[in-house]
Amino acid sequence: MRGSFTEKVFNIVKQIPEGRVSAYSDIACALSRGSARAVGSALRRSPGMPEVPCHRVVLKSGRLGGFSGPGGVPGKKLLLEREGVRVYSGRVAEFEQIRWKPAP
DNA sequence: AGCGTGACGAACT
DNA sequence: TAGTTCGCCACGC
Repeated sequence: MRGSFTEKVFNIVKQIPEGRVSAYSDIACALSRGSARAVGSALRRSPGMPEVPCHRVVLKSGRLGGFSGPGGVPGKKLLLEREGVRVYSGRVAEFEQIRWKPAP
């Protein structure tokens, strides 16, 4: 069993709809606890797809950030594009519009 | 029980 | 504009 913080992060990430993305800081904020960095640490240890669609979590700036899963960051980009999320120059196109925020 | 390590973010040089 | 520094905080050793 992982720490409860990590479990909560997974729980939220699972709720991100296909074709939408969220930011590390958004998740940390929704939990009223931790930090974007802590969320990153949690996702790094996540089981990955299809259990947890961790590729839908990006930097607040709209840039991809990191990815430890198969294919590394390029793999993350492919997964997003496959869902209809356009990625341009390492950035999510129209990020603010497809940005999904977790329920408080 | 303490220390080092990041899939962050913002400020600073 | 690019590279560095600092604050952040859960987790593994």
